Amino acid sequence: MLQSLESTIISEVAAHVHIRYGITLPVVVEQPKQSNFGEIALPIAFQLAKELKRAPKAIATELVAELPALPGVLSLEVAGSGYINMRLDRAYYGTETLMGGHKAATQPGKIIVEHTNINPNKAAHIGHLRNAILGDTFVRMLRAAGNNVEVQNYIDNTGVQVADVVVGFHYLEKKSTAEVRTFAAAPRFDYLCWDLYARTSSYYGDHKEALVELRAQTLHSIEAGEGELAELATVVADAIVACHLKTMLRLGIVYDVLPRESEILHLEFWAQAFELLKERKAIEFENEGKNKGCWVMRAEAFASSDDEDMDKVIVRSNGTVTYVGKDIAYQMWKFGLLGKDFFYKLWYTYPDGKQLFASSDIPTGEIHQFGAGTKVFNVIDSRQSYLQDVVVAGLRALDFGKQADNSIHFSYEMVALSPRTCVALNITLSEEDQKKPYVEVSGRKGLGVKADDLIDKLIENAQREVNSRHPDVDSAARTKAATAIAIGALRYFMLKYTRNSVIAFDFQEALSFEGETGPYVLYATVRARKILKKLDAELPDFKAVLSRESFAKQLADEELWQYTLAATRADLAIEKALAAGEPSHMARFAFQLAQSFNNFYHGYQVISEQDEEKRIFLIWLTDLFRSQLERSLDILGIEMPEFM
RNA sequence: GGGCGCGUAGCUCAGCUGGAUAGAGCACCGGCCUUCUAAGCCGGUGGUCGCAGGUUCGAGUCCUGCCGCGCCUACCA
Repeated sequence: MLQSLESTIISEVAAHVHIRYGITLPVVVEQPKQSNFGEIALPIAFQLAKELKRAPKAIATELVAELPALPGVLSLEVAGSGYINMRLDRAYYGTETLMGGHKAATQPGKIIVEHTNINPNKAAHIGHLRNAILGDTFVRMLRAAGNNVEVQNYIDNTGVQVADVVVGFHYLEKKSTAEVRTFAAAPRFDYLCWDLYARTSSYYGDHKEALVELRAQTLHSIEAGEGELAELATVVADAIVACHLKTMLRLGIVYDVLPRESEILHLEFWAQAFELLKERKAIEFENEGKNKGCWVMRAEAFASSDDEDMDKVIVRSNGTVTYVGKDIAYQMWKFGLLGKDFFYKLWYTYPDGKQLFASSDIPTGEIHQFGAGTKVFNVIDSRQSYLQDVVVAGLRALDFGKQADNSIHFSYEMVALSPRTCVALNITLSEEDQKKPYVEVSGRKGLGVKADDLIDKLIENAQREVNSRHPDVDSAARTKAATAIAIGALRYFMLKYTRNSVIAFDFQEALSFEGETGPYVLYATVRARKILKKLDAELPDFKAVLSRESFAKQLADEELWQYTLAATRADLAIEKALAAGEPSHMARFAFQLAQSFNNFYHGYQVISEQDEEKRIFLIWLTDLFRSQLERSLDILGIEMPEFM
């Protein structure tokens, strides 16, 4: 409601300023610091003061006198040194909100969001959770704003990390493919690989020469997709992907398609991109120097430096392709620039019936419309910005400037471990690490908190609380509620930080259910629902019983007016969070909305209100809060428990 | 050395494209459960927004320099 009102005001004021002063300005509106200043503030006079070289206050006074009547706006006044404060017509505002129902317009084009992208060689950890939750929430925000979004989870099933686990199974543990297959079928195969990967990495440290050679050989056969090692890699990667999908499904995170690196290679996406890159001289072959025998991209293409040391190897001297190389081909496909497409096979059917497809190199006859987006968001942590720059430079070097501009690295800072959490996990820190404010999670070292362990711990926590509060409810229902609360806590925790803030993960903070947390928002929503549920049968048809006059009467109360305003800010919040690219803003809004409702809840007795007209209004307001809270939670991907 | 990011209350963090008296949560102190769920509410303590300059009507926000911290700067991703 507030959003549509504001956009009308913005365009009307802009038009007036243009006619009156011949100046085109981006009109901005603000929320006044104090509620008694009115509902909407215009700092336009300050902007105009620069252009007109006149005092802001004089301009503001002039504008107040001359601005045409604006719908829903009752009065204008000059305040401070040149603010124009607007007071809204409360009865109009209430009635419009009641009639409501304007929907986000469908946006043109297709947005591709790539997130999760966990190497399929070990269990997911808390860093991966941040990626997936951030990506998933951003997707929900985009969709809420009417965008057509496709979610891709890229599977690097032919990379070095998978090769390392294959080396571990085959050479270090001497396991046959059949044996590994048995492990893979057992629960928690991702945990088994977590340990094996850490062990293999530490063997590398001790026996560099021999094992580096084994790694290279293994990688070669995996890339070629032939031989026993390649088969072993498939067994490992497929089973781990299944584990990751399961973990993410616990958080309500699903995907549309899994493009896999093996198909990038086997369907010669890379070969095609490679030819193009060579043809356009985007990459060069090195005949000497430290990169002798490699195909490299010059540093000047993606960095401000032309230092040769910065050149990025795209094809290694042994002929294998780096991740970046394959990613350039993948990025081209995302924009539909490759002139090639994958084949697809059904990979998994979600409990709700949604189908997930994976790329395949075998023709299936099925046609799917994946890829070919107009805008691409790559949710990847900030440590990889260098690689992302190389990929974008690749597009640019191939003359795909527009696509390069629409390739957005949706970056975020890492999740590290707080010193206290390291102690709790019995992690012995090097002297160097002890001095740091936090310790980086490392899959190679096996250092970190596994996603499923954290989720289990959160559920356990919530379960204890639910059990003590509702001993009479049957245990299945209690577990269901505890799970929803735990997941809500986790999603909120990962979202409340802005993207470029490092999260020093701390168990005590993550396990907290009080204050600015997911459970706080859920609690407020459960309370609102409870009131409405108690009234159930006597719930009025608001449109029939709430007149313009009753709105005028009830909203004359300053407090109720402020609550009504607070409850109608959701569209504005979505719009702003999207413009800032900050899911954390959305989380914060949900928290503030919950805070507002909790205040209302404590200040007003809805059910026992004696004045019937006021009672109906209070019920309506409760329902308004409820619907907006539920909507916000839905965008945050947080599911409601039946009770708390 | 170069690139990116960060530095705001005891702790963890917000502060949208510069705007009115710098905000939350946690912790701490004091109140509120026979009233729609106390995972809650109310009140209080707590700040030279790293430092120094600059830009302007106005700077936590923009610019420059310095200090401190982190990440990246692989033929790993």
